[in-house]
Amino acid sequence: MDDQTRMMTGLTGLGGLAQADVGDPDSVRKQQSLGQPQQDIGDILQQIMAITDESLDEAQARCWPEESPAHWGGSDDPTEGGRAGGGMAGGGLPLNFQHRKHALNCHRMKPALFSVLCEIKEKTVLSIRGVQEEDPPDPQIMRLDNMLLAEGVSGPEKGGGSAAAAAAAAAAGGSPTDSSIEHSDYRAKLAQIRQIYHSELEKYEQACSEFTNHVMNLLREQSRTRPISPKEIERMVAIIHRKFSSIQMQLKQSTCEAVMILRSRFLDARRKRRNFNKQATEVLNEYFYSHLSNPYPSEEAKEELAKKCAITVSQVSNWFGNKRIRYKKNIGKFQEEANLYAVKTAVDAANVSAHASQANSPATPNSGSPGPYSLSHTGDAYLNLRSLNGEGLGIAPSLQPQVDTLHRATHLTGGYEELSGSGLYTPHCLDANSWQDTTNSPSVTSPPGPPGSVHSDTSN
DNA sequence: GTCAATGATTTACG
DNA sequence: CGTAAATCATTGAC
Repeated sequence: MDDQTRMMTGLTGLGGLAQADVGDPDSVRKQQSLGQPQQDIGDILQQIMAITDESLDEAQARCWPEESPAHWGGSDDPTEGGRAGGGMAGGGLPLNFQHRKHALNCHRMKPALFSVLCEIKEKTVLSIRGVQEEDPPDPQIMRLDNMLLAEGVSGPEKGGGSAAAAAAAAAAGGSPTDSSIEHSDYRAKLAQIRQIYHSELEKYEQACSEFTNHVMNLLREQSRTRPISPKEIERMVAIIHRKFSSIQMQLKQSTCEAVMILRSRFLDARRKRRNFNKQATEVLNEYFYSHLSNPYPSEEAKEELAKKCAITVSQVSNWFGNKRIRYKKNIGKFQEEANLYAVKTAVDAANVSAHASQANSPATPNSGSPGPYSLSHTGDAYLNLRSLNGEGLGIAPSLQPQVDTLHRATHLTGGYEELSGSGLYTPHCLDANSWQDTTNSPSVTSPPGPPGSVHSDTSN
């Protein structure tokens, strides 16, 4: 509150001025003509200065028994909120204090002195006025505001908040039901934060206006004794508001932090991992095992899979990444799964070929028009069927001839590798199965007979 | 509570 | 940028 000190120094200067007995020659003459010792002026000034030290309650409770000079250069508009406590009539204040005030105000030198002070103050305040700077909007607080608005903490009740949450939930992926559950949970917590934020904000604002009122009252009261311009009061109010807004910023900051924590807790997919539903896993596995020689779905295939599984493309990518590495690491472990999906694929293949022309040779697997990605790489399916055959898993009798034919075909071609070298394969795959060659051959822990690969005759 | 499964993230590489 | 590989973090069965 450097303004207060500035006012004080102003007054101190005045005090010195008065004590030096300079000032308006008229008033001095008046004083002398009234036969009052000049010492009086010093006393009065002393008392006036003492008033700046009075407490807020003292100022508010003070009662002015007589019509005092109008606020220095200001309006007397009672709606401005000044003198809120004026009706208290000094109840509870020490008598000697009230006496002092009263005496001061009744002092016959007061009006004259007051006008002198006003004049001097007017000159000094001119220099102050230029100093007053307009504080530009704080970028920090603007950022916080923006974030709070974006998160839906501030702003309209059901606006950006739910939208942001929905977007975040969508980004996090997961099944619709799951995300909606999390979404509502998130919304509830966010609403909690929002409520706390608003109630705190309200408290701050209330406290701010209360305090501002107090200070304004105090200054108004004091302005009857010492010169205080409305401009100064305004500046004081601005200072108070600045102080309070810095507190508000802290509130906003901690609210932002709370929202961030909430977000990471609720919307961070890693923390809130959800297993894909059975159907999605099935679709993905079907694709994986039917493209075992080249399990690298193209962008379009990924999109298609994502749509089918109600997950995001990146989740599809993640899934395939995980699947590839885990399959490669322990092929044996996935044998059963591979067989299972091989059967599925084979059944589908059988159904399709049953409906299509029988002219298709099994040895040319890529003939015909496959679906989006279903049957384009049947070579892998053959591969799995081979081992499946050897393990005596049930195969529909109607399929058996086909399987046999395929089986023969794989042997004739010296393995499935050649079968998968179709031009339909996207990026990687001219060298089929090269994706699992790079590292360890069949894992140590895996039972003998990884699908296809080196053990081309395990089926026998 | 343990542990395998699994989805996501990180890091490194071409 | 897409991928491999390692790792993290959670889920769900036991």
